Amino acid sequence: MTRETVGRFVEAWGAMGSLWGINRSVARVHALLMASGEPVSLDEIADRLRISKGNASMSLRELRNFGVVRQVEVPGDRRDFYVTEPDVWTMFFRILRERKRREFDPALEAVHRLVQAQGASGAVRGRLEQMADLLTTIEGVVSRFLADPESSRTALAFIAGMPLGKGRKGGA
Amino acid sequence: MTRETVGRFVEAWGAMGSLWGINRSVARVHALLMASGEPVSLDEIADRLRISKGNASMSLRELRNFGVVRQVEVPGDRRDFYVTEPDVWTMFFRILRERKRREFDPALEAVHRLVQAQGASGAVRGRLEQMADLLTTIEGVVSRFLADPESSRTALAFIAGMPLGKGRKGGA
DNA sequence: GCGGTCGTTCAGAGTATTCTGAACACACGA
DNA sequence: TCGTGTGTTCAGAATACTCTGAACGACCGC
Repeated sequence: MTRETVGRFVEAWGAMGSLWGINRSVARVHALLMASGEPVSLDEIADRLRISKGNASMSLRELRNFGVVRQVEVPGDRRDFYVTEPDVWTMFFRILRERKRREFDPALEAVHRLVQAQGASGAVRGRLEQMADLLTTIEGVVSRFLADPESSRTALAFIAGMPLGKGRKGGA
Repeated sequence: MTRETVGRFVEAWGAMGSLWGINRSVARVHALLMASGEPVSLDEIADRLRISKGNASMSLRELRNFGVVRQVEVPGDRRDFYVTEPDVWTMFFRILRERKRREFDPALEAVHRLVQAQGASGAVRGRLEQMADLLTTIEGVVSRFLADPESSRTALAFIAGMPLGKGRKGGA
C-alpha cells in the first residue's frame, strides 16, 4: 500500500463519484479514509489531497451526514480524527434510493401515462411500451436490491456468472 | 397523448438524462421525437421545447451520432425532418459501455491493486475486499448485459420478481 | 445573379457547480 | 486575559457546463 497505489485509488474513486453523483472532493476524501487503517486528521486529509481545509471540512461533514464517516478521539491530541464506518455501502444505498426517487421514478411514471394515453399510433405505442418494459425491469431490480441487498447480491452474482445466450442482438 | 402528457414526459426524460450523463436538451429532444409519430422539423422542435434553433441543431447532431435519430425527407418540403430509430436503446448501451470503461473499470482496477498490495492491515483489507466483491459483481452484471441484453433482461426480470429473502440487512 | 429559406457553427453570455481562503468561534493552557 | 491551535462557515473566485443568437454557407426558384 504505497502512497502511489493509494493515490491511484483515490483518483479513480474520485472520478467514479460522478457516475453516481458524488462530488469529486467528497469521493476522494472517502477513498483516502477507506484506504487508511489509522484515523486521519483534517489537516492530513487536506495536505494529502491538496485541497483547502475548508473543502476538507465540508466534505467530511457531508460524509458524516451520509453516515459513512465517523469522528474519533485520539488521546493526547486536540485535533479531530476521522475513520470510515465498517459498512461501506450506506452512502451508496442512500444515493441510489434518492436518485431513483427523484429522477428515475418520474420518468417511468411519465412513460406509463404516455402509453396509456390514447392516441398513440402503432409504432409510437410499440416503442414506448418497449421502453416502459425495460425501465420497469430496471426499477424492479433496483427496488429489490434496495429492499434486500444481501439476497439480491447473490442473485446478481449468479446472473453475472451465467453463460451467455445466443447473443442475437449484441447491443450498440 | 395531449401536449400536456407529452410535455410531462419530455421534462421527466430530460431530468433523467443527468442520471446517465446526458445533456438535458439532448434528452428532451430525444423524448419529443420518441413521442411523435410524425417526423418533426428542426423549427418545430425548437418551438415546442423553447430552445434556440442552434441548440436544437446541436442536440440533433449528437443524437444522430449516437445513432438514435435519423433524418428523413418529406416530399415537397425543403426542411429536414427527424425521427427516432426503432431501437431505442442504442444510445443507452453506448453510454453505459463508455462510462463503465472510463469511470467504473479504473476504480475496480485500483481497488484490486490495493487489496493485493501488501501492508493492508486486517480491517482495511477486509473492507476493501468487501468493496471489490460488490464492484466485481456489478461489473459482471453490466458486462453481461452489454454482451447479451436479450437474455440478461430476462434474467433481470426474474430477479425483480423474486420474493425477498430474510432481509436481515435492510440497507441504508 | 438575387432574394428567401434553411441548417450549422461558435464566440460569448448565462448558469451551475466547486473550491479557496479569510474571518470567525471555540477550547485550552499559560 | 491573552495567545495558540483547531474546525467551520460562507462570500466570492474559479471552473465547468449549457444555451443563445448573429453570422455564415448551401440550396432553391425566379
